[in-house]
Amino acid sequence: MSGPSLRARVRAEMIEEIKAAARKRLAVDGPALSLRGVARDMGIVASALYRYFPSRDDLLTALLLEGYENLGAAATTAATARPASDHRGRWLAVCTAVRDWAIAHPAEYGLLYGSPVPGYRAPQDTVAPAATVVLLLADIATAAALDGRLTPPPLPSPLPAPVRADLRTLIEQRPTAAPADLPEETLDRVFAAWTQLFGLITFEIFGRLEGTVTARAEYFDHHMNLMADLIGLPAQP
Amino acid sequence: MSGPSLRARVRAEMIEEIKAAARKRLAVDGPALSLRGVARDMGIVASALYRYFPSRDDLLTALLLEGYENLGAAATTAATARPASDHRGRWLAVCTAVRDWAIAHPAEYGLLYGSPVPGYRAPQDTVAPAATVVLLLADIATAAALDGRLTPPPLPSPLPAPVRADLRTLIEQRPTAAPADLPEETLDRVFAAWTQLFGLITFEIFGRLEGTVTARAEYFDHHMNLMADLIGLPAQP
DNA sequence: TGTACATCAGTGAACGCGCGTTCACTGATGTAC
DNA sequence: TGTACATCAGTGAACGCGCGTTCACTGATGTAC
Repeated sequence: MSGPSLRARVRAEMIEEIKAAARKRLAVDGPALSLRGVARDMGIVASALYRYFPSRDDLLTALLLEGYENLGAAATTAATARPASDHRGRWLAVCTAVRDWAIAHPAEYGLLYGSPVPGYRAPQDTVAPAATVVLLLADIATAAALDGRLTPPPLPSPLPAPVRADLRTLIEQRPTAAPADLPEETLDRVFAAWTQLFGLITFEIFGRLEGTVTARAEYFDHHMNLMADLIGLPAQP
Repeated sequence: MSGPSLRARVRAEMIEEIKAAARKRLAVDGPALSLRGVARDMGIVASALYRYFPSRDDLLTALLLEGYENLGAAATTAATARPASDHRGRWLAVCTAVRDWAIAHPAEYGLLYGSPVPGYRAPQDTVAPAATVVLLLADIATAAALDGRLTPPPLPSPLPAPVRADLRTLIEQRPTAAPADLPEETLDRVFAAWTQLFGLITFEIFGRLEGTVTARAEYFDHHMNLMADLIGLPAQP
């Protein structure tokens, strides 16, 4: 059992330490993250960071990627902690996990879901991990449909044809389930819920609820339930 | 008819020119707006700006305030351009006006609704103008209720007591109408729609819809209709 | 097991840059008599 | 109407600062024989 050499392991640890320090710095600098600040916090000279990251943008990219991964992992863990038959429970667990993560890591949340960093273009690798949460929500709705337990309320506005076409394309690209199991109408409402989820969290994290809503957790929970009602998830047992 | 002196008028024009140049700069620098950049674009020396704004933060505050005012004015104008009896028409007009403004001024939108600027604290004056849009939406719902034309669909999730209390407080603070005209349930759904409105626009402006939804305008319109259904606004004549 | 060499982490000085803000100044424009 | 003075817009140099990145370096740690 040779495994990675000592040097390689020390190096990997150092990379983790740098990312951890950078995540802390994010709270001070915002997305205008300063390499020298990170180095200062670590008691290291700024140029030493170049042994680990070729440039500031690469460090930012690593944080971005890891942020999506951590958030996705938190959501996935929360979902699978509940029985597969408890569709609404899973739904609420995912929503709550996202909110909890955002509250625990507000600066990182801002990096992921706030204004794009000026002069920084996110590479393609960030697209897939960014989709984890909405895919989870769609899977929960699909599972409920497969159980025959999805009863969405009728609403007067039908799907416009171009929107239906977009949704159809997305459904066909899905790897996990057969297209017939997820009607366009359901995915459409899942998207509405996804927007509501991140819209509400963004309002809360960025302080736009200040002075209006004080019962934040109850408010959030209630609105996530409202969206679950809209999708037609069964009430909790 | 003396009016403001020539000097005062020239001065006021100059302030407008600076704000216009700063708004353009916002697109390049993001919220890390640079005074020297603004001055450069104007063909002026940076220190000259101090005749008009005591500091960079004051310029930012002016832009923030004006942004809220312009957005609110666009929404108000759109609403009043339609007959007061066409509740859903007014509703959709407000939503569309907000989206159009955001698309036309993405950098300003980012300043208003994106991540908070690090190290900058918005003064109290920005609270009132920031509320214009949600108040408009609430007024439209109230008007429909007064006409006896509000028929919200029944949804299983009731209002939790602390949420109801928060909403009650807000309703009682409202200057425009009697509290009885706006039930808590309705305001709650107006808030959901408000979150949906800005959540969706934020997704679109910040590029989070890239590669998924292509029929942006139809998608937006459809989802604003969905929220209007949820509130119970009558279908358009 | 011991020696010779290669690898690589971290240092410290330096680069060129842009930033917000201050200050003494020069002219031009206004005001008072 | 003309002169004397006050006001104020804009200049340009300077301040102290922090930034990302480069580069030659020094030691320590690893590898090959």
